[in-house]
Amino acid sequence: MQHFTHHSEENYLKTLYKLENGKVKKVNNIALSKALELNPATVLEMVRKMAERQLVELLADKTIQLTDKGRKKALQIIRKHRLWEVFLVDKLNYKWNEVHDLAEQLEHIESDDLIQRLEAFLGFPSVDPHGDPIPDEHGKLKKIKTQPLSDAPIKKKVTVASLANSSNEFLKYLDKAGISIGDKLEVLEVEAFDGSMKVLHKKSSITLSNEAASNILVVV
Amino acid sequence: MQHFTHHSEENYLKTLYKLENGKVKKVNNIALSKALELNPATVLEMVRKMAERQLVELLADKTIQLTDKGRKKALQIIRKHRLWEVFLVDKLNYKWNEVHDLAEQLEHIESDDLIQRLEAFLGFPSVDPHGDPIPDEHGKLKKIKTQPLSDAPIKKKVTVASLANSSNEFLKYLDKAGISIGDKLEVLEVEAFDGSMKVLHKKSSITLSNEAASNILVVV
DNA sequence: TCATAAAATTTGGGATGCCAAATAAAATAA
DNA sequence: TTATTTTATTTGGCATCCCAAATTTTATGA
Repeated sequence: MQHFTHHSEENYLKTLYKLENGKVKKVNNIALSKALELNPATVLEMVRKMAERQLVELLADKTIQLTDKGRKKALQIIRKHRLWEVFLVDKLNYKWNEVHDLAEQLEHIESDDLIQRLEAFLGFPSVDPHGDPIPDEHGKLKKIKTQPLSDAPIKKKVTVASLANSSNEFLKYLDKAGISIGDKLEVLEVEAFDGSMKVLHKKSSITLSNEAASNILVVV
Repeated sequence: MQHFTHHSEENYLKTLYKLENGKVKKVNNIALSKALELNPATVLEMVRKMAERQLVELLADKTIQLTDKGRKKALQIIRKHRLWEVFLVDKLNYKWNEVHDLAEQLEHIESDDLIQRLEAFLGFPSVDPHGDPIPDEHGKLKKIKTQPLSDAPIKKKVTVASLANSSNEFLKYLDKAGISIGDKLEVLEVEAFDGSMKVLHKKSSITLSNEAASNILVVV
């Protein structure tokens, strides 16, 4: 019977990848600890082990950085996570804001073959239910040029591509508003005072705060 | 991020259940150790912990026995295992002899809701790809009255229901012979000398050893 | 019954991951 | 520059599962 070897390591890799590709440039021990919700002592210990395994580098200024090898591994996990999310939403009818924790478990299943078959079964989706692109089997990631809805041109039809914020609160907010990835929107009017906007959505006009609009990423 | 707490325990429960419901009546430490491929010291330690958790009982004669609580848990795991096997075969086109190790991983995913949805998605199958019945959500198991093909009446059409032996060798053997769960068979002739038999299968006559025939379970 | 084989148990470790609390080092503010 | 805060690191431990090598108990056969 088999163990989930380096199951934790996978969480470190994924989290590190997300931090490096998020707002933060330099990831230090504290930042990683907070993101993983683990004790800094724990994280330091693990990071050192991962450095031995050539998955991360500890720079002179204490920055923790993924190596190419580590980044590749991280992308494999993200690939698995996102494909399982598609499965959960498309096949098991979960809502997009319900799938994260389950995908978190499923992403650790070890089998490249399984993932290839799953991908084919799902019809080679290019994005997950949150609109985030799914890396290919080599870890390549297609980037989609998106912009916040708050910056979108007025009176142009745009499509919801992904979200800048995947917090549960925001996902629920969008769910209540009925907004999903792939929906068409059109900015009707922007309020100069607070940046809130009137937006056409499914033939009706809704109002979004600047906060909400800046977290909805769209393609023109 | 979440741990697979008591992941091992689930393997103990499942293995114990299978031993108790197999040929062996009394399961001792050695038998369980062998089945789990673990050191007896390890198994003893774990069994004692599981006894504290009321999952097993250690009888006076050293027999290890599942409690009702333990059996219920074991059946939940078997349920998950078998449903995932159906998924792998029906949806991802795996062969029935390829799915065991993957299902072994998937069965540890923690979510009752996921399993219910998976079951619905698969169309509420009653048996797994090996013909073994899938326990319902309460752990109830429909028993099918099967008999070894070697005991089947002559010149009666019977249906392959399950296998008494799920070893990889046997599964491959059946795969080569083209015999699957649900296939119709008819015993044409039994050789008194060695118990081998001529069997009608898909309009052609094949010969099976007594060894093979006694591991193929059929319903009349 | 007595020797021997088999099974059960004890003992001392190991690896992985985790934590709290103490200390050291570095960065920031006054 | 010194005091304060933040970050990094060390230390000692804990829980879960696992092992090998005794040792003790129990069974079995002669």
